[in-house]
Parts: sequence; structure tokens; C-alpha cells
Amino acid sequence: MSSIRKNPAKTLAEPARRRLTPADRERQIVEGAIAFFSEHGLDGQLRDLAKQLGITHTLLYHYFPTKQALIGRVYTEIFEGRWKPQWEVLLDDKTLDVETKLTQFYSDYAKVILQSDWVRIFVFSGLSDRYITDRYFALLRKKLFPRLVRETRKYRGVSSRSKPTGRELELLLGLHGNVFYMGIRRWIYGQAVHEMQSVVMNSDVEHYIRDKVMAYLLSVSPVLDRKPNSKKV
Amino acid sequence: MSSIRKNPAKTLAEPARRRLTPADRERQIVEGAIAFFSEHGLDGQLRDLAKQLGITHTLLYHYFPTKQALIGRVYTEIFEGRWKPQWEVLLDDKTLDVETKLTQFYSDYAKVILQSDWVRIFVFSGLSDRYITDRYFALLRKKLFPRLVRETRKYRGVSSRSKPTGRELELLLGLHGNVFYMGIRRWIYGQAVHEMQSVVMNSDVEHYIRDKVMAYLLSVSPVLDRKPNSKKV
DNA sequence: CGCATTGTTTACCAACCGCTAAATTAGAAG
DNA sequence: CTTCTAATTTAGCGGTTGGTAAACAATGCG
Repeated sequence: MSSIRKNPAKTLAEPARRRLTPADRERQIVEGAIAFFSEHGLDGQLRDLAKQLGITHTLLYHYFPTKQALIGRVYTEIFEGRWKPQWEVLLDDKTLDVETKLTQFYSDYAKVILQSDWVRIFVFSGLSDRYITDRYFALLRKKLFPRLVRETRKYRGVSSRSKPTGRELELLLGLHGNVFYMGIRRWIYGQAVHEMQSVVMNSDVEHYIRDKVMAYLLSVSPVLDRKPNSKKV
Repeated sequence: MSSIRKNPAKTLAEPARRRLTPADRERQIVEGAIAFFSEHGLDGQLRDLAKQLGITHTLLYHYFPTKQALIGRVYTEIFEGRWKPQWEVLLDDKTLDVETKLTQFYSDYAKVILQSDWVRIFVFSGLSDRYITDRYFALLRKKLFPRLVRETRKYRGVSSRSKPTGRELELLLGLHGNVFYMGIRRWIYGQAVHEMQSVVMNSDVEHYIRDKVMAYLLSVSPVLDRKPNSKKV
């Protein structure tokens, strides 16, 4: 028999110092950091993160020079890494009708962003330096909103290619915010989708999103075409 | 000549120790704390708040036993103090039509909640202990949502008094979230209402809110009355 | 003017935090 | 088994933080 390996059925809380390859350890740190910062905010303490990973906090500095560098890595991991170029392809598809495209897009988009880490870290960033929210909105303005405006106009039978008006954008942001607001209610306020706590979720979300998309499409023309001189009230 | 008063035209940054009545000092601290926590979050340091007020941080402890007590005071000041019972009266008014009531309500409600301190402290709380968000949503569920559901049904010509369905609530929360999302975009993401930065705001917000209310009312019936078996896509 | 009240400050503590340097030790190679 | 590399830990520093105790001083009163 060879030398006895330390593995006494994990009786004690002593995980025994293990040596990982730098790649593995880095992955573990990044994933642990995502979960950790998502829960405790970007002000969470590195010593606590390290404890949660079963390592000492100084080891973190072997993989990331500063705390900010680790946070930056978390940013790119979540917000750049989870964007699907396929969404743009879908919205540009000329064989599908607008209603289908918007519903499919927001259903899939919701699956990506309505996650605890995505929503919470996004809002945490907005409350602090706004680095990620600024960049992400730039992304939306460039790759998403123009397509959604174009599709909305197509649905309305309007052929204009001019710069969207404030009211057009506001209604569109209303739909967009509607989807994101589901995540805020769930992951920030802890208010599940109507008391029906955790479960169900998936099928229901898709259902609700279809409602929201339809509500948006159905209301855009009546609202925007309304005589703007009805300024009583 | 009597003793020379310390007031050399404020040449130096030495404001000279002033003695306020407990009531005045407390008011000053509370209002300063609202502005301070709104900007720096509830993790902001009391020494910085004190410096901003021109006092030492220990004086804060003469008026509030702990930091949490001060935060609690801020909570009640903002979220309990700014709720207007008049809103409930307005929504119960039987001489006004639904469209007018909802537009008037959300226009005034927006003026109250679309403030930097309201939005930011609300979200800060949601990200930490959720104490205020839980209580506030309880308030909404009790005093606001039932009235809005009732009015929406009245608008649709539906006379049911039964418990609102998930889809009904989700559409309503969509409208509600739409209004609040304007505050999130402005005070959390720093994305003004369509690049048109600070100004304008007031008149535009009222305009946009009317659009949102109309979009909601116009879309509720078509969406909810749709055949539920159109489950392709 | 003298004195008491009390609003306000100075001095200080223990714990925490990001970060650094040096000492350990697990694991692969010979 | 020995040796070497580098993954990981121990020890510690400078600064910060919520909170406490005691000293100081502005104001009202007799």
C-alpha cells in the first residue's frame, strides 16, 4: 500500500490544502466571486470570499492584482460573455413576423438576464461607479434598440427610417423595463411573481412576456397616433 | 465694546462651533443623512456624513444611539412620510373616469417617487436587508393595487370582484414598473430620459406617463381576452 | 459675574480591510 | 528518495470604521 491519502470521509471540516492548476483555481475564484459579489455587493470583503472558497484571501492576490481587477473580470464574464449575437440575427430575419420575433427574443433574453447574479450585479454597479451599466446601455443603443424600433414601425405599417422620437423610445423602454422589472422584483425586492414563490417561474415568465410584447405592440399605434392636442387633465 | 464675536466674514473654512437646539440639530442631521445615504449608500461612513454637516461624527451618537437607528429614521421619513392618503381618495372618486384618475394618480405619484433619494434609498434597501421594500410592497398590495385592479376592470367593463389573476397583476405591475423604471434609469443608471439630460423632465414625464397609462388601458382587454390556446411560437 | 446645564469636541478602542512580503509545502520531475 | 518549482499560507502594515468615555465650552439663569 502506498502512502495513506488524506481523505477520512470528510469527517472534519478540514478540506486539506489542495493544489489546483492556475487555470482551475482562477475559474473557481471567478465563479465564486460572481456568486459572492452578487449576494454581498461589490463592497463585500475579500476575506469572506476567500473563506467561502476555502482559501486564504492573500491567494486571491496571486491571481488578480487588485480587488478592482477581480471585479472587472466578473463584469466581462457576465455582461459581455452572455450577450448572444444570435439575437441580432433573429431580429433581422425577414421571414418571421414582428410579433414572433419580439416574443422569441424577449423570451430568450429574459432567460439570460433574469438571473440573480446578472440583475443584482448590474444594479450594484449602477449604484456605485456605473461602469458596467454605461457600457451595457451603449451596447443596447447600438445593437438592440434600433432593431426594435425598426420592427415596431414595421408592425405599425410605418416605413420611416428617421431617428426615433422620445415617445417612441419611451414606449419601447417601457417594454424593455417591463421585462427587467420582473428581475428586479424577484432578485432585488424578493417579491416573487405574485406570491407564487420560486417554482413555476419558467413557463409563467414566457407567458407573461408574450402578454407584455402583445400589450406593447397593440398600444403603440393608438397611443402615438392620438391627437396630441388632447391636453386637458 | 463687548467681546468680539467670531464672525470674520467667513474668511477661513472655520464655521465656528455653533450650538443648535436639539430639535434643529436633529432635523439637520436627518435631512443631511437622507442626502448622504442616497448618494453613498447605507454603507456610507458616519465620519463623512458628519464632515458634510460640519460636525464631528460622535455628535451623531448623541442624537441616534446607533447607525441603524439613524437609517431607520431616514426610512420612516421618506417612505412613510411621503405617502399621500389623498391618492386613495382620488382613486375612489366615482365622479371621475378611469383614464383621468389613473393619469392624475401616476402623474402625482411620479412626482413623489421619482426623486433621487426615494429611488436610490429604496433600491439600496432592496439590495441589503429589504426591510423597507418589504414594508412598502405590503402597503402597495393593501392600499393601491386593489384599487387599480378595480378601476382597470371598470374601464374594461368587467364587473368581477374576484381575486385578480396572475396575468392581470402582471400587466398592472408592468405599468407600475414602467413609471418606477423611469426613476431607475435616471437615478441609478444615470441614463436621462433619452439623452435630453436634466431639464425638461417635468412636463415630459407627465406626457410620457399619460402615454403609459393609455398604453396600459388600451392593451389590457385585447391581451387578456385573447384566446389562450394560441400557443404556437 | 458666577454657576450649572448640556451641546459639542477630543482622545481612544477594538475590529476590519485591502494589500505586501516572506515563509511553507504540495506535487511533478529526475 | 531528492530536488526544484510554484501554489498556498502565515505574519503584518497602514488606514478605516462604528462606537465609547471624558473633557470642553456656549448659553441661560440667578
